[in-house]
Amino acid sequence: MAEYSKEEIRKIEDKWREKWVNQQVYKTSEDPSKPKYYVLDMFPYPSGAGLHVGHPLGYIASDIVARFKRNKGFNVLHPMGFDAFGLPAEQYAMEHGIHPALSTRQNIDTFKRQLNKIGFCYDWSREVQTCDPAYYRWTQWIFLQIFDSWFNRQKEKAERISTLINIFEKEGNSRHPFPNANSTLPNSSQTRFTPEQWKSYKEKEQQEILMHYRLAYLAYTDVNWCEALGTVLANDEVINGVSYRGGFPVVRKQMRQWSLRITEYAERLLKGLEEIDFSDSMKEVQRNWIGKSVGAKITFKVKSEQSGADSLTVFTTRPDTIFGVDFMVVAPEHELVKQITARAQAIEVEKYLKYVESRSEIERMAEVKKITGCFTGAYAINPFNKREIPIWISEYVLIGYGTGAIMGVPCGDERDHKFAKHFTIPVTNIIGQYYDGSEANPTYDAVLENSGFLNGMTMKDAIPVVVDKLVELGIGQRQVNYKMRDAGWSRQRYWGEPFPVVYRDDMPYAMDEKDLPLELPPSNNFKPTGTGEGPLANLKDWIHLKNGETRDSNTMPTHAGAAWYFLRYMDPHNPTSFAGKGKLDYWGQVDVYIGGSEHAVAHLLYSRLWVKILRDLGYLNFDEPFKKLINQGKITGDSRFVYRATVTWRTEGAETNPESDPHTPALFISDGIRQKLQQSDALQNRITEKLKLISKTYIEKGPATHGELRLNPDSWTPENLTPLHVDINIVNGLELDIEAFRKWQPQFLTAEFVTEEDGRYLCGSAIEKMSKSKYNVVNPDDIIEKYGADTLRLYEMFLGPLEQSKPWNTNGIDGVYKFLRRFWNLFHDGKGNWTISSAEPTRVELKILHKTLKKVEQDIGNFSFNTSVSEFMICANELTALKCNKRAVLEPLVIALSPFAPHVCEELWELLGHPESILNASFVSFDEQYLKENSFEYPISINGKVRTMMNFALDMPKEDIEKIVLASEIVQKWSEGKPPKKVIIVPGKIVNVVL
RNA sequence: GCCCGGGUGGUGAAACUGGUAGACACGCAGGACUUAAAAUCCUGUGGCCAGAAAUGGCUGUGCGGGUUCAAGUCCCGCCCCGGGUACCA
Repeated sequence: MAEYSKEEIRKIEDKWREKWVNQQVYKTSEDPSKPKYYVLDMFPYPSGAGLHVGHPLGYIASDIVARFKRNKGFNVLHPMGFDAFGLPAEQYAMEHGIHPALSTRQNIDTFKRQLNKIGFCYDWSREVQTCDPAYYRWTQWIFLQIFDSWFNRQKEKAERISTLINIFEKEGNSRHPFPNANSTLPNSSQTRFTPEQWKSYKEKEQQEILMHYRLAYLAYTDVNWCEALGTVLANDEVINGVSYRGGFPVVRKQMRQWSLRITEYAERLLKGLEEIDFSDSMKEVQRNWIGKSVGAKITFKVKSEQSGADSLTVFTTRPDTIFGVDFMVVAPEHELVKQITARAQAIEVEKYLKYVESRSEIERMAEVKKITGCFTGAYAINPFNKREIPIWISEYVLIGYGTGAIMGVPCGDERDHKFAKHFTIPVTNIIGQYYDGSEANPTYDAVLENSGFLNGMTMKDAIPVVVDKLVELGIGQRQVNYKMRDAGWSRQRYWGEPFPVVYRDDMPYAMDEKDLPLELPPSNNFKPTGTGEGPLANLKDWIHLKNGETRDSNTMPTHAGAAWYFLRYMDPHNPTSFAGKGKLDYWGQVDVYIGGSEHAVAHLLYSRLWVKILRDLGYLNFDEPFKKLINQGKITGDSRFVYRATVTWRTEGAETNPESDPHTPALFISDGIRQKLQQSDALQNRITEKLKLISKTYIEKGPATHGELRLNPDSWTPENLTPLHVDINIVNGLELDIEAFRKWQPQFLTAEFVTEEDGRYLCGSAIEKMSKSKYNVVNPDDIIEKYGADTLRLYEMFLGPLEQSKPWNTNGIDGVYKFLRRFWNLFHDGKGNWTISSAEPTRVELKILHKTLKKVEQDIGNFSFNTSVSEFMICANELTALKCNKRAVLEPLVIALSPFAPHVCEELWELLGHPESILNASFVSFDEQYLKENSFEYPISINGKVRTMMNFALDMPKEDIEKIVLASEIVQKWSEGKPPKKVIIVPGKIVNVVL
C-alpha cells in the first residue's frame, strides 16, 4: 500500500501496461451477440520527430469513447496503424542516405512505444502499415477494380468494364457518350460509333476508347509539375502556385498520367454529405471543393470574317440576364480564337496570346485583379434581340471550366463590370435602380427591364422562363457544372505503391490478381529522372520485362493507401481478399472518426469515393465510410524568444556580421526593457554602455585569431534586436533561467543580459506551430515522466473543448493531478491504507453518484470531455467532504472514470477484488428513477402560461423549502392577476421574492 | 472579396431547447501545520459602492440598437480574432 505518489504512479502504470499486453485485453473479434462500435483515429504518418503533445489529443478522445462504449456493452473495434508511404521518408533518404523502409520502421517503433505509454486500448494485432506488401497488395487490387470499372450515368453507379463492352457490341456508344466532352475516337474528331464500327476497331483502338470510360484511366492531362521535386502534384498539394511541401514553383504541363474519374461521383459525393454527421464547416469545405453550379449552356451565332466557326457556346448560372450581355469572353486557349479573329485584330490577338503564354501560374495567381484582354473583331448575335455582341479574349476566363467561354453581363457581375469599365464597353442596365452605374449588383430580386419578353419579371422567376425558351429554340439547355477535377493519381516517386499494370503496345493492362502484390523493387536511387518518369525508370531490369512489356515507372499518391485502411482493420490478415464479406458486414461503417481538419478534401473525399465504388461493385453494403467525423483542434506551441542586440564589428576597418562567429559575445535584452526602449534614451544608453564594456572584455578574452576584431557598439540602434527562439525547457513562465541558457549552446557561454529592475530576464512569447526548430515542442514522455499517463490524458481533455485549437501550457496540470490523488484517497486513508467500506450509502451519496454518472454519460455522448473531467472533480470534492468510502458508491465511479484514467482505475478495480480487467466491467447507468424520486417538479407560470418546470431536490435545507412554499403561494396569486415585482426561484438553493 | 467558426474574470474555460452568468481548474491573497521551506489542507476571489459585520445596492458576456416578464444565448447593424477558399461565369 502506498500513497498516490510519483513512484506509486510509475509502478501502477508499468504494471498495467504489461498486464494489458500479456492478457491481450484489447484483442477484439466479431461477436454477433453484441452491438458493434467502430472508433477510428486518422492513422499517423510516422515522422522522424516522434510524437508531441498535440498528437495524442484526438487519440485520447477516441480512446475514451472506445473504453466507454466497451463498458456500455458494445463490441468495440479500435485499431491503429501507419500511413507509411510518402514523400518525407524519401526526402530524408536522399539527404541522409537511409532507406525509407528502414527509417519508416524506426519511426513506427518510436511512435508505438510512445503511444503505448499513454495507455491506449488499441488492438495492435490489427495494425496495418500501408508500405507493407501484404497490405498494398490490396491497394493495388482495389486500384485494378477501379480500372476495370466505368460509371453508368443512367444507373448512377459503377459497373464492370465488361458490361460496357457488351453495350458497345450491341448499340455502340449512342446511349453512353464519352464522359468527357473533349474525348474523341482514335485518329478522328468523331465522338459516336456504331456496334459495327466497334467490332471493326483493332484491339488498341478499343482499349483507347475504353480508356475514356474507365474510372481509373491514363490520359494526357494538364498536371501541376514541380520541377524542384521532380514530380506531379495534386491540386490540393499546390498552394498559391507553389508546392505545399518546400514551397517550390509549380507549372502546368501535359503528361500522361493516371487519374481517378472522381467527377462522375460529384453528385453522389455531394448528396452523401446530407446523411453523414460532419461539422458544418467540414461539409462546406467539401461542397466548395466539389463546386456544383446549376445554370444553362447557351449557343450564340457568331458573325466573323472567317467562315470557320459559326457558333459560340457559353455556360452561365444567370440565363435571366441574357438581355444584359454586352460582350463575350473566351479563354485564350479556346479553339475558336483562331477561327474567328478578324484580320484587323490579328496582330493584337497574337500579341495578347504571347503575353498570356509568358505568364507563369504564380504570376497569374498573384495578379488576379489585373485586367487584361483583347478584342477578336468577331461578334456573337443575341438570339432574342439580334444585338451584335463583341467577342473578347481574356485570361480571367478559364479553359478548364464550363465551356471556356462566358457571356459578359457588366451590370450584374463584378468581374464583367470591371472588364467593361476597363475597356470602355457600354453597359446595358437591365435591373433599373439596382444598378448605380459604378458597381455591379448580383441580385436575384430585381424586376427586369430592357429585357424583351422578360420585362416585369423578377430575375429569380425569369431563369426557368429563359431556359425553357432556349430549349424550345434549340439553342440552349440546362447544365450542371462542377469545379472539381479528376484526381491525378501518378507520382514520380519511389516510396509508394507501384501501379499493378503492364504496358503492351503503349496501352496498360491489369496484372493478373495472383501476381499481386507487385512489390516495390529495392533501390537506392530515389532521384526522379527529370523527364517526367518516376525513379523506378532507373531500374531497367524491373521496368522492362523479358517479353517486351513494360511497367509503369510511377507510384500512387499516399492517398491510395489511406483511402481504404479502415476496411482492412476489419480483417487485417486476410490472404484471399481485402477483407472478408462477413467481417465487412459485421463492422460496417466507422461510427466515429477522429482526426485533423486538414484532411477535409483529399483524404476524406478519396475514402468516400473508394467506398462508393466498392459498394457499386458489390463488395460493401454501405455507401459512406464515416458516420460521424470529429475534428480535434490543433495544440499549438507557446514559443519563447530572447532578443539579441546585433552590432557589427570591425576588423581592420572592414565590417562583418557578428553572428557568423560563434565566439562573439552576445548581449540579450529583456522583453520588458525592449518594449520601453523606443521611448527611453536612458535605456538605450544603458545598452550602449554595456556593449562598450563587452567589447573591451571581449578583446581581452578573445581568441588570438580574432585579435584584430573589435565590436562597434555605436553601430547599435533600438531596431537592431534579433529575436531568437529559446528552448522552452529553460524558461519558467516568461523568466529565463540565465545559467541554463548559458549552458544550452556553446556560443551563449559568455552571454550578457540587460535584465529588468528586479534582475530577471523576461522572454517574449508567441503562439506557433509546434516544431523542433522553434524549440517549443513538448514531448508527452516528459509529462508522463513527471505526472504519469493518467494525468496527461485527463489534462489534455481538461484543457478545453476537443474541437478547439489551443496553445499547450502546463499551468493547470497540478489541478488534475491533485484530483487523481483525491480520488485515490477516497479509497485510502492519508497513509495509503485501503479503507473501503461496505456500508449502505446515504441518499445524499447516492444522489451525488447518479448525478455524476448522468452528466458524464451525457458529456461523453456529446464528445464534451472537458466538462466530464470537471464533473468527476466536483464529485470527488463532494465525496471527500462527506468522507464517503463506500463500495456501492465508489465502484461505479471507478468504472466511469476508467476511460479517462485507465491505469489508476485498473489498480483500484483490482483492489476492489475484481480479477478481470476493468475494460470488461459494465458502466452503471445513472438511475433516472432515483433522481426523480428524490426531487419534485414545480411548474412556474407567467401570465398564465407554464414557462418552465423547476426541479427541487428533497434534501434541500428546511428554510429553502419554506421559501418555495412561499413562492408557490405567490405564483398562485400571480396567476390570479397580482404579479409580484420579482421572483427568483433557484433549484435547490435560494428563493427570493420581492413584492 | 466570399464561406465557415469564435470574442465571457488575471488565465484555461462552464452555462441543456432564452431562466442564479463565471461551474470546474489554474493563479493570486489570507490562514493552519512547520524552526523554516516544499508539500498538504482550509477560507476568500468579476468590477464598483455602502457597512464594524452579517449583508445590501449598482454594474457586468467585443460595440450600438431591437424583441421579451427575462438575452452570453434570438433579430438587425458594426468592430476585432481564427480557419478555409478564390478570376469557377
